[in-house]
Amino acid sequence: MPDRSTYAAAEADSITSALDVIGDRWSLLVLRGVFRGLHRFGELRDDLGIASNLLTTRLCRLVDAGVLEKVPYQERPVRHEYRLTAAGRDLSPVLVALMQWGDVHRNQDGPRTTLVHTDCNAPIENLNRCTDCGASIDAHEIRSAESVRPEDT
Amino acid sequence: MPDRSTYAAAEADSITSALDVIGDRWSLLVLRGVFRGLHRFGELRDDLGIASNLLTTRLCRLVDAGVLEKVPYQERPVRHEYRLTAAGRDLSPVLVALMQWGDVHRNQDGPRTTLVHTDCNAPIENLNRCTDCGASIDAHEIRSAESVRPEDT
DNA sequence: ATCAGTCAGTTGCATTTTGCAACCAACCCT
DNA sequence: AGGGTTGGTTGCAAAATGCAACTGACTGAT
Repeated sequence: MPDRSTYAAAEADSITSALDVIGDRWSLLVLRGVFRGLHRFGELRDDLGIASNLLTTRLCRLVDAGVLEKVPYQERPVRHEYRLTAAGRDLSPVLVALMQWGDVHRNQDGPRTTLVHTDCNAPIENLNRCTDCGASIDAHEIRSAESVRPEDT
Repeated sequence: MPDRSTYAAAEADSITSALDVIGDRWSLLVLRGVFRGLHRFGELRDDLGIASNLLTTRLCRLVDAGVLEKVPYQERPVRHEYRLTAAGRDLSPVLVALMQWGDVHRNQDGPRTTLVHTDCNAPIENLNRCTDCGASIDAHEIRSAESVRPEDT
């Protein structure tokens, strides 16, 4: 019988609903482009190499989800660009966590990515942290609030 | 002309290669299951509602990628279960970041997820942190090490 | 020794999503 | 009038996914 008490039965819905928005092959790459400063249709299409019909559907989906917003940058003809909303900016930990994992585990021969804090010029890391003791937390120090015993994993 | 100087041109390869492993509809959900303590084929299939042919291909891919490993739990017939490798455990920030985002932005009426630190019983958060000053970092305080100016986003 | 049941898949086929290339519409500039 | 730029749409082929039925290796009960 499975031990579902550890590491959150409840997380199901949050992760699933997050993946409903960004859980396909392109959405996170589109968002990465916007984070990097690409805001227009053609910029994103050329940078990602995505087919334009797919970019259209992805941008619409992300706008509908409240992650991006269309803002006009000219009239006649009306042209829009795509910018992050607050919800979109809140996805930065996801991108940084993915990037960090890829750096360490998948891209060992390629160039290391270095994102830095604008204030300090020091590298950024992504981690899980305890809101009480402030310690950074490894996978096996996590459990769901409902459970009592940690699991060996 | 796009301003690609901000937020990392170099991150492309790391994020893309990470998404090569976990960038489809099911892989992260499979990993979430394993984090939750589901280690066997049937447990994962029943919990996720995934078709068994897809679960087969996902598990094989994750094993090939070094994220999961097959360990035999019985002989006659040989049966394996799937466990996280160190690389797999290192994906926990990605799952926690996604979960946290889903909690805040997608799942506002559903039950809140509460993952806690085993030592403290206090909730866990995921964030980007400066390795120098230790401050948690918001999206617009990030830039690529190659660039000089931050961008307005 | 046969029979039902479990577990971990495999196979075949329908449906959905993605990828590619060509085309379109509004506008500008010469 | 003709060409260029931007931001798409359309049609069709290819690939991924979903569903349901089936298999193979075993166990344990009759």
